[in-house]
Amino acid sequence: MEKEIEYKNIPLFEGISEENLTRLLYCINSFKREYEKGETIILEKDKVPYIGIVLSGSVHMLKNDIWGNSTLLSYVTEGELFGENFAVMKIPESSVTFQAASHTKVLFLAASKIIHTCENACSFHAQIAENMFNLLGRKSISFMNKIEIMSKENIRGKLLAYISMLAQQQKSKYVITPLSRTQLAEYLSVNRSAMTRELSKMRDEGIIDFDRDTFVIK
Amino acid sequence: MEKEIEYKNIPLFEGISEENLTRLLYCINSFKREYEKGETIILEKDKVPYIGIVLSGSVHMLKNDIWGNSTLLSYVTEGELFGENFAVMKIPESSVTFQAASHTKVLFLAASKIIHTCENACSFHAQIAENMFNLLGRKSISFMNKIEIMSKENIRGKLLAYISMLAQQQKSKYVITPLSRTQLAEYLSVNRSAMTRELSKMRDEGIIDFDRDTFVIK
DNA sequence: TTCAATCTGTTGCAATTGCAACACACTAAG
DNA sequence: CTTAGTGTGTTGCAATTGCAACAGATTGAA
Repeated sequence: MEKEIEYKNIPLFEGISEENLTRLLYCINSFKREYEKGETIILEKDKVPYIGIVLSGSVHMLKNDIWGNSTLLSYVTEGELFGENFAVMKIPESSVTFQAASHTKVLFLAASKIIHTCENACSFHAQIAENMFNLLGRKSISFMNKIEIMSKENIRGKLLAYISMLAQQQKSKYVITPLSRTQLAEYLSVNRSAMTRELSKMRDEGIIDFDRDTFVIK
Repeated sequence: MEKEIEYKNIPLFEGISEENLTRLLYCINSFKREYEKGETIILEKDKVPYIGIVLSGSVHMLKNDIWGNSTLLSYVTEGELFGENFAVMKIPESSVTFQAASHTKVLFLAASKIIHTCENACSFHAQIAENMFNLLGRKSISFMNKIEIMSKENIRGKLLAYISMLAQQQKSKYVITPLSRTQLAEYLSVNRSAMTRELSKMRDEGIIDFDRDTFVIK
């Protein structure tokens, strides 16, 4: 759990040889930091000239409104990026809060070094830019998936859409959610007790089965 | 209404001189097409190696599920891009349908020419790549905004969040929505009649006022 | 203009959801 | 081990929403 992902397995670095990667990390000002569970990584309104890569643990993207309601917009796990949507903007200011969901290690890279062509004309710069385009597209698509889940007319529809999405990602009937019940309710924007009520009802009707964080659609 | 946006006002082309733009459009295989209201531009599962730029009219991004329910995921208007999230992927396949919401003119550009460095080493290639990064970030953020709107606990909250978002975009108290009532209900994923009921109630309570497609929060 | 098709607002009723309160797990710190 | 704090499942009740049916308004084509 505490083990970091190997750099060669990070999607942003795909297609870059290990020797070049060492040079790259030097060329792109990069640094590492660790966060405790619950610690804030980036606060709403913060300037974010850096792209974060989760080396271990996971990061939650949260939005708090004026009335104190908190929403879990999305979450990222090992190897994935966060803050990149803001970092690639002209004025890189975050409109959300990023928080460590567990003990988390993060590698930060200066976004400007990826967006702008390198003065040294590193051969691998083109590769990382291309990977970055890919990942920005992928991130948008994952947001679209969440919109699709939330667009379901009732709690049952949302749960089924969420579990189906996980099944597709995990390529298995048996899926594991990284979210607690309370967090899942916050993620789907439904009342927690109404959600557990619906889960029980769906199990009684034989539509799904679950044990703790593992779900199956039958 | 039928007039096309000028190329120099398209965000993707920002910072590129008009002479260079002519060369660019030649370098990047580009072509124009027109669509009738309601016509499908890109169907789910279609390959989309092209980025679309709306020159006039507007485009709706739709998702249809197995049971025939349709959701309006997002919409883009003059000068904005669509399909770019899929086009920048390694396997550029759309997971949604794009449809002309009115009579619409579209300029298509080959995404590969933007993502990969140009063989001719056009000086303005770096500029368009940078603009593309910006716009991909912006698109992600607009999806996050929609998630935030949909995360509101009831119809009233969703409507207020939507109108507030428009007010921020249009920098005015008086906002105009490009969506019909039926479309707005589909966009917010709520029942149409329940939505008009809530709108009336909010007007009665003096919270908002509206006339046709114009809204004010009081 | 005329007419059909679609959009819009309204309302009563049924279903779903949120709320609040509670008991019982589980977790982490002392 | 003990204990406080937090997460989870349950339930009755109230509020919100969806559904269906309808009438009037609006739109677009002939």
